[in-house]
Amino acid sequence: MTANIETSAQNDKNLLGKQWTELLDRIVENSTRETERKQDRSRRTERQILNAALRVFARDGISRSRIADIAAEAGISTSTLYEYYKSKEDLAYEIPMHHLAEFYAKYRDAAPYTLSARERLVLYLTMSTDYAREHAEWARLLYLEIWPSVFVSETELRHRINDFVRVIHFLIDEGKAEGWIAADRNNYETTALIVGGSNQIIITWLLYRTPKNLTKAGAELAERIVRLLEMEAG
Amino acid sequence: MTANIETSAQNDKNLLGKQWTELLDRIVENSTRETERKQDRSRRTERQILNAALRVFARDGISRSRIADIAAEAGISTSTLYEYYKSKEDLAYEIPMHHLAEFYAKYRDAAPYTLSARERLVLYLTMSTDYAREHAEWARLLYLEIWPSVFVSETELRHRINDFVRVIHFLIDEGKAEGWIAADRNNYETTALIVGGSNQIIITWLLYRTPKNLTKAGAELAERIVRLLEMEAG
Amino acid sequence: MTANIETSAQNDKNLLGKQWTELLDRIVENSTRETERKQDRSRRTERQILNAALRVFARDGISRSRIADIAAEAGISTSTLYEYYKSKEDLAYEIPMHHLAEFYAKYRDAAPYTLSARERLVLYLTMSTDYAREHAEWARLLYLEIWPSVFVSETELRHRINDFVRVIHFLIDEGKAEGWIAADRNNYETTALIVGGSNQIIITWLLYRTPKNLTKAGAELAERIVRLLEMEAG
Amino acid sequence: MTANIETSAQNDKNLLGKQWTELLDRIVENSTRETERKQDRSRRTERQILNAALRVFARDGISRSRIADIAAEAGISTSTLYEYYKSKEDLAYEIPMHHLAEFYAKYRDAAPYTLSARERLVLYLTMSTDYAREHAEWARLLYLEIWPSVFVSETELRHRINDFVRVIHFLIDEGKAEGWIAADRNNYETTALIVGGSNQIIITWLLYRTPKNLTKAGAELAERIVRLLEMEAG
DNA sequence: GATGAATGAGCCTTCATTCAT
DNA sequence: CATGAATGAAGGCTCATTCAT
Repeated sequence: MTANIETSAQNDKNLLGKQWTELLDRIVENSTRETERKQDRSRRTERQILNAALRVFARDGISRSRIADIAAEAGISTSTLYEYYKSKEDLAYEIPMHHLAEFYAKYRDAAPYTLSARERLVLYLTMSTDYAREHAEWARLLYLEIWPSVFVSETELRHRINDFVRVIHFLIDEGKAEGWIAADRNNYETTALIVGGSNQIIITWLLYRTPKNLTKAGAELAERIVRLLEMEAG
Repeated sequence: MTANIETSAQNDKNLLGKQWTELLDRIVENSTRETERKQDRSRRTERQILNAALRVFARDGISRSRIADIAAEAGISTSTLYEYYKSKEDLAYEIPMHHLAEFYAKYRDAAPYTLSARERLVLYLTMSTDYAREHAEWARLLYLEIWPSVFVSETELRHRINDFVRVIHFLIDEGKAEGWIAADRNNYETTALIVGGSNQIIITWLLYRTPKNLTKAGAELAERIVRLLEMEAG
Repeated sequence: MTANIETSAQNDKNLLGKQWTELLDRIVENSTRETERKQDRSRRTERQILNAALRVFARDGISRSRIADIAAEAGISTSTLYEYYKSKEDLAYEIPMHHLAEFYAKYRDAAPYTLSARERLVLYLTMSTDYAREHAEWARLLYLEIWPSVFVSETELRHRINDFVRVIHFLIDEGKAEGWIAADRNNYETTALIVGGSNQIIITWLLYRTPKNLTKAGAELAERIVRLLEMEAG
Repeated sequence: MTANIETSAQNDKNLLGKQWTELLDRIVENSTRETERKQDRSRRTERQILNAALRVFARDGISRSRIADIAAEAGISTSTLYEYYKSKEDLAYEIPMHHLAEFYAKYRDAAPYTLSARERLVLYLTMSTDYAREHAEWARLLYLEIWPSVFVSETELRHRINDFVRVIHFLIDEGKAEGWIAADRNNYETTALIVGGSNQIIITWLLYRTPKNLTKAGAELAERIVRLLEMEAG
């Protein structure tokens, strides 16, 4: 009987593991855009545009940015830019997508199901703050413009951002299963605590460069949040 | 000796009480000042403009809003609007200020120093989520546009928003003095937890109207955060 | 009994007369746009724009015309032009409408039902060629750009141009009733002959300034067409 | 003397016959010449381009058509199109030319001088309406865009279109010689009647698909016009 | 011969703001 | 106080055309 229970638990674990892998694979896949350009020159130009746009958007804000500036920054003509992106909006969506895809891929590779949910959560928060630090311009765009924006409504991008929260939801469920998150706690509330706290220090850093060491602060906060939840669960 | 200690504590308490009152008074005064002038202008028209601007800003976003639309919404001509506000920017700042001032004033009146810091913190978070619910359009503006915006930089408004965090900082210090917040904890981190979590449920509500009952959710989250901190403090 | 018949004919005539008046009144009314501008300056500017647009359109053709040129020709700024017409297309439609309305009004006043259908038809063709001569730039636009254009499809303007043919249809019916148009002749064919012939000399004149005296040529052609039809009717 | 007269008439007739043949030959040759070159290029691709251009021009109108669309419609790249036609204008002229040449050639072969001028005129009008019906897209282009257009001025194409009228002029002169067209009638007027009427039913058909059977309507109208002229000539 | 890539030259349109009445 | 009218200053986007491979 004990064996049965263990087997059952084992099955559950395998099932969850499969779901976890599937979740991340799907997220990575959805956020990864197929680049259809073939020639090398073309691919190089596309990268130049992306980099330039990121710089300009982060500097001036999306709505104040002029595509002429982006093109100039990329060292190409305005019309060439339109060969790659059919509108300013189009470009403004591509930028965050690009990095989101990279982040998700990185995390997927770093967080196998062999780690506990607790470990995976801490890793998730740590990696996301660290990724923000490493790509500050992109983070500025995502956390201060895109994420809060009403205007992302019902776009592909919106779903990709929601994926970020979806991962945490999944981990909270696992955390409850593992017993270190109080089962009677509302998931939305817990999520708000985790995501809100994590984003808040990123935003504070983006605006004031405080704390100095974002990576360390992110890791510490992640650990602290998890401990608080553990305490709460008793 | 006990008397001395008590007296000292009493003094500290009085001192802190005085500082608390002064802090709130200053915050209220600063945020109110701007709004109080212009008594020569028609009060009614001014209110119409403010309401119209709020609606339009919340609907279209600040940068996409046109003052012609605001004027139309207010039922006046564009040129008349300029008699009241000398620029679009001017108007865009006035809106959040107006409500911030109201919120601060409300809170000041509701949170005398006779309440413990713990009570005042819970009240602060509860009232802010409730105020957001009551003024959803304004909240949309503040939480999704103004607050995260890079462009508020170094303006009067920026300071008024910082005041929001300042209050929490103050309360955290008091909480440490009262002993229910772990003294060795970094204030920034604790603030991130409190502000981030609180804002997060407001933002979630603004975007998805989840949770249904924001007031209740806000109150519960506030209580939960405080309990977590208490546990942590041992 | 004879009296009865006469009365009946009289009634028919009155009925047709009423229909004729109603037709023309409706045509004039439909083509006359209400100008809502009140101030004098505004009305003057509108007239300047209309004149300028006519000149530029006739000179460069509608699709090649730049509204900047039209504004310059009108002595106003480009943006002012947009205060009056919300797009280039809008303006391109207003021009022909304006003159069509004038022509229809002129003809209505000159062609009471006391004239025979024959007289009214000759007058119609004569006046339309003469109007074209008098407003050559407008005629260039109407006969060489608007009328044949595929793009007028299903617009208000299209209907107003169809009105031109509608009048002729009506007169052909009357002509048959009066007996000078063969009753067994297909109306479309007869219309093609009348409208086609009439337009053709206008077009030829517009392109080559031949014949020299369009008014005279128009009158002669009109008379000739009617005589041909009379002969045919025997 | 009779013989002399007859001989003279015979001579005249021969002379006119020679002129007629020369006229048509020249017209066919002039319109064909341009089309005959470029044998080095792929005949197939050229035809694809021509067909595609015709479709796109007829659909969108010349000025609104984009050569990128034409290339796409032809299934080739834009740059390849430029290997065949050095500009959009070039292409826009080639299209009508191509079919005009075909029509003129067809008519020449169908209208020998053994037919009377009356027969040749009826045939001319009948064939031209029928050709329009058979090549509706081309007709749309020619009758609604090219022919009335101011912009054809002084080009090769202009002359080819004028050829259309030239044939009618010639036939009117013959008709006067044959006695069935009143000698005292102004040729321009008569031409306007013939060309205008004929074109008008084509245009009406192009715009409204009325009459249903254009070929029949064209033939009937041609016959009717000729009869009217005969009556007039007494 | 075919084409992917790049671009210059324009043009339309928007909108915050001013000013005369 | 109110507003009708006017505008300067931009900025997004299009498209015919060229060129290197």
